[in-house]
Amino acid sequence: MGKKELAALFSSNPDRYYKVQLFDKMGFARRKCGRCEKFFWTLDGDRQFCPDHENYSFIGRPPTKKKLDYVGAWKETEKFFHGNGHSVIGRYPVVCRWRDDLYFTIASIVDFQRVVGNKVVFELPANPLVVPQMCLRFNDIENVGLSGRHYTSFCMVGQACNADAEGGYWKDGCIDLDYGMLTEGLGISPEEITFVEDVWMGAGAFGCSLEFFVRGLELGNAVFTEFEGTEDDYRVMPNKIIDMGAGLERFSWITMGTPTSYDCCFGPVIDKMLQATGTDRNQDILSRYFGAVSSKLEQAGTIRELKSLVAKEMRIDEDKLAKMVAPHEAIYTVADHVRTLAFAISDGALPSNVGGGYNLRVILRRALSILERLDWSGIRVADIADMHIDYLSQMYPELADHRENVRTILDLEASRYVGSRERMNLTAGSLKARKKQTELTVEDLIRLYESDGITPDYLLEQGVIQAVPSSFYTKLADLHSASKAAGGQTNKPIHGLDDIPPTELLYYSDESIREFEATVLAVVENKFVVLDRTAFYPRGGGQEPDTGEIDGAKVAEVVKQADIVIHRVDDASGLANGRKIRAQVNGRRRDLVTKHHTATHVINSSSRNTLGSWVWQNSAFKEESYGRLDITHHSALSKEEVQKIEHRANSVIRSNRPVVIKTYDRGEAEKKFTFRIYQGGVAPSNNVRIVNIDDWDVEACGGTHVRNTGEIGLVKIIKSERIQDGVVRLEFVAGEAAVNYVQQQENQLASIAQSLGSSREKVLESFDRAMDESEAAKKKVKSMLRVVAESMGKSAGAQAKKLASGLRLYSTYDEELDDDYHIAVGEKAIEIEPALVYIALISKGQGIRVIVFAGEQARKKVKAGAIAKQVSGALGGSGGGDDRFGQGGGKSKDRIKEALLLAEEAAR
RNA sequence: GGGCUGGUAGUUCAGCGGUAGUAAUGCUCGCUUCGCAAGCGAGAGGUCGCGGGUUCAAAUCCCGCCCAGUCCA
Repeated sequence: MGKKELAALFSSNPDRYYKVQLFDKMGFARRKCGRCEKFFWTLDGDRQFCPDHENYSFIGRPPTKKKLDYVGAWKETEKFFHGNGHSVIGRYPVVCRWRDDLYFTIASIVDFQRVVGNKVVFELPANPLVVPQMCLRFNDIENVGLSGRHYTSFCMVGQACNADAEGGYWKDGCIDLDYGMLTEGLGISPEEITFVEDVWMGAGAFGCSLEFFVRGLELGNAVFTEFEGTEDDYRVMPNKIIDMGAGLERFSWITMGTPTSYDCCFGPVIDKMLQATGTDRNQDILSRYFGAVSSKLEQAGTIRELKSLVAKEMRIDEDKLAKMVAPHEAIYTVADHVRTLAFAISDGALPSNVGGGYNLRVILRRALSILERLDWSGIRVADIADMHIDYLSQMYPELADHRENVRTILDLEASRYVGSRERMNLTAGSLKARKKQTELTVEDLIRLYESDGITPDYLLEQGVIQAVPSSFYTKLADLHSASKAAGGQTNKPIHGLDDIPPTELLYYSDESIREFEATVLAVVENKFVVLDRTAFYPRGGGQEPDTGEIDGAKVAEVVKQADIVIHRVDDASGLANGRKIRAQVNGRRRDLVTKHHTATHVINSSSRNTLGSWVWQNSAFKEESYGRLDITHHSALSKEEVQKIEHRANSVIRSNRPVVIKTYDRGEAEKKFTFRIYQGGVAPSNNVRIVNIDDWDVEACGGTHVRNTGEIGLVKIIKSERIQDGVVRLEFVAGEAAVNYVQQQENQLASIAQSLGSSREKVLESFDRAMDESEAAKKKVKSMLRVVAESMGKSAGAQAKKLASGLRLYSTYDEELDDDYHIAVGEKAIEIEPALVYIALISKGQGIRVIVFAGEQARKKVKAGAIAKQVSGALGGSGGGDDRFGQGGGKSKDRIKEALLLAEEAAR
């Protein structure tokens, strides 16, 4: 059963699914839309169609007396819901840290969804509640700024409650409130409101919903999440969820009736940008144009088609109209994109070419190219972000805290854009310069687009090509539909452990346990051992597992499968089922791994404090000999930055702060410590183990940790590298491993010093001198060779054997001098004596190298390349070259004599 | 995350199995010129991104990695 069938099913029983008390009380009548056959509820007796087929009649004549700007609309909403018993919750980050399957928060309900196993569960921090949730969506980018209502980020007013818990309400209560919000809150009269029947399907849950419209504009959608399971096999949820989402942008717009919703939702930003760019606001034409565009988008398909349609309707020349609206569209688009970036960067995201960061780079570059195209390059995106933050901090005060970070990242990315732009121009310029020689093929154009981001439109604009080939876009599309990603792999589970109770985890109850007694519960394949309790830490959270012994059997690997810890031993034949055993954990290893783990947390916060709030843990790994921490950061680290991070980390270690581990209810932990606890990823359970380094770092973590930071002793960052765009890897050593590392470095330095015949203090000086000397020696050899080649060439000519053919042959085997020498001498020799054939066999490494030169006269009879090939063949190799110069070689050193004889033979 | 392109003199690049390039530009020196712009001549400048492999021989071919760029999700 699909969405359509489900809708039909729900609508076939409206009393059960859709009719709420309000409809009866107020006399809303149910009608079937004359066009799309959807059902809707209205007080308007004349209404024939559902609002989907209606123009935006509020533009220019809003249905309210109140005029609410964006922040004003939220204040009104907040007041209404707070007055009606709702807790007002602060927005969640737009970067969705609490779900692995989403980069960004795409709807208000996402705030309260947690994935446990493969099921989505709802967790509300209050009941009922309302939240002004900023949401990011990148699926309609091309309409943003043009349609009047599309955004890459928007505020979804989320009204949510658990219907079956204390304080909860169900459909009647929800629609009463939403009706109240529209009428009392915004001041819309009841007969303006239409409710449309719909269904909503999400991850493993679904229900019916009522969308509400005013003058053609959808203001919100109240979803009644009632069933869980699939459409074909479902049951009523024990905790039904109300999920009403309404666009704050639309609340404001309906009261303002501006040509576009952008005009009323960006505070003073639009006006300031109009002013800064010197753009006129032709209120009348713009109102008519955008009014038509925003309400007709769905009927016309694309914006382009729509534009010509509207132009015709307005009886304005299409080009003239386009020219008039272009700067406004540009301002709207840029304002939108920069607002999205301000939120995303504030919440710790970075533009990059991987993951969600790519979307951010795309919109930033889009904004920059728009500014450039309209010759507004003087306007800095960082300044626009500032304006947004000034306005929005009335509603989202946390934005102001990140103002500097936002500016830093935007400026950095803008300068990167300028760089790549320059390259583009350069490439286009050089193409233009040589275009006469060859026409660019479609393949060339695709390569330029794919690898350099140079669009054919840009090349057209630059006059490099005369037209964009029609096959360009189809070929491009083919190319992309062809590539498809492969699936990931999972560890194969160990079977035969079905009825075993969860293992008691001694490494959590007391991390100091290194020896313990336990009972064997199962042995599988003579190597996998399960105990009733264990102090062995299993592989997880980037922490390597413990090793040790169970009754003498060596433990090589420890893993966790669901609630059971499985020890892999080399030979489990002594460990019968039910047997009591004694086990020892390798304490030295555990201590070092533990120190590296706590050090990871220390360095993570140290990096964030040093570099900026965008720093998050991307991944981490810790073992006995070292630890590795990947952080999100925009650039490679300088030596100074690394040292600063190291200094701070060590000062935290020296101050010996307590590390407190406590388990919290997940919601409580999120509330108390914010989402920064999810550095290592999302916690998969309802209880989270919080590792709290006093006044420094708080993370949800399942690993083992020291009790006080002082136990780490010392941390030394040994390497920092940029492993991909937006991710920097730090490798470090801690505790004893750090001491070992320092000693190793010292030994190395000492032996370098010794080799140089210097002391450790003067090793650099000595090294520089040695390098200079070797450089000078190389130069000397080169210049001497030039001098020597002349005389050696002459003497080679003089020594050469006279052959019957009139040619002269010089052949030699040389173990001392190298090929450079013989090339130089040979070249000279044939210059001096044109009848000469110069053959040198040179010992080189494992084999022999063959150099053959033939003088101008000699060339008439013999070919150097052929001789080289022949001689090399005798040496078990091969060779080649031209008539003048040939080279080759072989590996049979024992056949030098034969080769020399053959050489003489060949030269005859 | 996937694809593509590139990495050779200070810079921009050519070379794409056989001695690193009469390359452009910049640099140094000299000459021409009242001076400038410019011209002429000479010279210096290179671990061909790193590591493996194939080969007698790798900047060049193959594999892996790194860096930069770029497009797509």
